[in-house]
Amino acid sequence: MPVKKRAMTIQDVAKAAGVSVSTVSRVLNGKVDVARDTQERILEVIAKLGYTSNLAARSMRSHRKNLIGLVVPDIMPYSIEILKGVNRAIAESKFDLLVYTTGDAQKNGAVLHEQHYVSLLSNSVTDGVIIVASATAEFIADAPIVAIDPHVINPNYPSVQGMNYHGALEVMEYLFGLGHRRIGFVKGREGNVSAQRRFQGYKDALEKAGIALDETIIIHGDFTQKTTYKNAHSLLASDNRPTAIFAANDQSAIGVYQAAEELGINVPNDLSVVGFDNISEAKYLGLTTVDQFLSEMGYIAVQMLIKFINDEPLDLEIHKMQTKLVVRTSCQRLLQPA
Amino acid sequence: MPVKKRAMTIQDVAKAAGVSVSTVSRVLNGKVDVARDTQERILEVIAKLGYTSNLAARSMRSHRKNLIGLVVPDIMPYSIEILKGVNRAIAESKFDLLVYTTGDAQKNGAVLHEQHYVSLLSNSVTDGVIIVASATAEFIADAPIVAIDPHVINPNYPSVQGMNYHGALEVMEYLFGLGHRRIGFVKGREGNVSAQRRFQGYKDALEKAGIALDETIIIHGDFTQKTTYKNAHSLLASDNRPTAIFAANDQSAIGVYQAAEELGINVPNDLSVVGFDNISEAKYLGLTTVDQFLSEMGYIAVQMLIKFINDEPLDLEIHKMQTKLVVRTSCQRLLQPA
DNA sequence: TCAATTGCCGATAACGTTACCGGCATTGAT
DNA sequence: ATCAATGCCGGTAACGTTATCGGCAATTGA
Repeated sequence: MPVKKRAMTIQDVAKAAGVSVSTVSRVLNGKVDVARDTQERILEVIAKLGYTSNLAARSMRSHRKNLIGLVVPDIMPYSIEILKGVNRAIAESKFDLLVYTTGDAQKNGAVLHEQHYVSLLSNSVTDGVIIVASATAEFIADAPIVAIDPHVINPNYPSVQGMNYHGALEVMEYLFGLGHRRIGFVKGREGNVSAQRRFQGYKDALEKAGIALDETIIIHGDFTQKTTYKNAHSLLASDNRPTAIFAANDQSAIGVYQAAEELGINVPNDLSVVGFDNISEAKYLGLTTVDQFLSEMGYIAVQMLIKFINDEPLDLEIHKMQTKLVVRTSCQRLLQPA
Repeated sequence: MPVKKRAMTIQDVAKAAGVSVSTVSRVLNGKVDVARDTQERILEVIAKLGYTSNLAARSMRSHRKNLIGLVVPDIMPYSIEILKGVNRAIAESKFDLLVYTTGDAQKNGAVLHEQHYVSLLSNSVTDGVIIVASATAEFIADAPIVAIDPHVINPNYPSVQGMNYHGALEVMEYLFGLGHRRIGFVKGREGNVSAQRRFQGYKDALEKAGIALDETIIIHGDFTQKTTYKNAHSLLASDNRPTAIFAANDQSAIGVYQAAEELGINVPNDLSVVGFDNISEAKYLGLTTVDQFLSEMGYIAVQMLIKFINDEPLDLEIHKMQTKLVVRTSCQRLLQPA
């Protein structure tokens, strides 16, 4: 029942149209050097045979593939937001999109893996690659690379970055404004530059406000809901519980929600919570968070990459994305200062 | 600043290792016919040079690419659920995944587009293709194809399908059990077989319960939130408003929520709402819906495809997926029958 | 000791496409 | 009328890889 038909080749088309493969190729690539009626005849044959050119063969010979590769660590809300923006920009361009997930990027081989996928795409089948949350500072690639939210200090490729430090300051100011003084923090993944910048903003804001850093209300996390849930549990259950928690990303904030709910702690009445990213779930949860316009980052990255591919100059090697505090219902003014 | 280094080829590796390209190729493909120490030497060189084989060239010559293509119409909650399951199965296999979005599939050229993308992937770069929500009954392809939730009657490829009719019956029984008699319906996209089956279940359940079909409480939709929102508005504002609405998918149900909220109609107190799909947002919204295990469908489709690729027999040409009603808080017992 | 087998490896031909070159007509310029 | 320019098209060589064949040396078997 299931069919495997042999696909047409350019040879089949040429034979059926009574011309050479060169001529068919010219038609396929919109070259001018071909008579009007032969062009039409060839196009007819192509339509009739249902011919589609072989991507692999084309990619190997030619250097224009009209294809952009996207390498994301995993299918998670964060990646999905970016993907939406990327998709939007792709739809407006003449390029198509190929998405590659590297799977479990937390493994040791993460760095190696990224290079592997980038090579796989850039050396062959795509005109350029966008890499999300890259942990590699230097890539070897035949094609241009643009990174979104790179997790290394000085990458050798252009990138779109969020203003993590600034966003964190915004959050802290907001919480201070509500009267909070004992503010806990859920850290992001170890070694992740964005996570470090958010943490730095947290610490600097405390210092500026004259509040001593309290290590006991800092929760270790890795950007996942599960880890935060596990690690937040004991702190929330203790007398030591802060009045507010700033989580390094929304998924961690959801982990805090989960732990709080299990302990009968009401958000926001008993505990204020702020996240980071503004993933689509945040809206439904009423989670106050920092929008770093992930979708927009994807959109801009595609535009940068296309310029790059066309050898046009980039305005900026590093595009800094604005952040914006989105106030919802997960925080409350502290009535009686602790 | 941005770098474009030339990628290594198998020739470079061969030269550096002092062997022929044939030998390098043998090592790359794990052939036995190579001496222990030369193999190690070559592997060292590969690691040192950071060589990755050219996908296009490899695909063209060989017929094993260890790559599976996934063609989805768009980045939307529905696709994302499927993608999660696909990704899980991929992670357990030796295959990698390449995702292709066809973009705006509602356009007229949709059918043509699907064939285009399938050809693009199957003729060349992948070992097999999974197509989601396909509107094409027959594909020409060099590689095996498996469909998820195909929207045509008799496709010439194996598929994983939801039990749409059965799921709709479950919903109706549940609403009847709560005392509802005037139940509205939001239709899915025109011509979509899954949507039609759900609608058929709705109609048959009504008939069996001895309730006449009321066309005035049937809302046209296309599976998107926006369209449903627009079309639901006038019905919900009128005296004619039903006591419950069954939406053909969750996104449509969200559209109903949106319209209701704007009109000050409380869900579930003034209006019960049920969806279909159980996308991740449904949990946060408290939306009662039919879980058709989209993620699981993706998982199974990959397994089917891999069997297919390996020329192993398939147990089933059509894998029917169970459905399960997930009761949340969007429905309420009707106290005073209308 | 000699033939047969085995282990290991290199040379060569494809895969389907496009870039490049060149060649035949036809047209235009002087 | 002659030569150059142009329009149109075919032939050939690459792109980087793997499949296939064949060949040399080393090992085995009788």
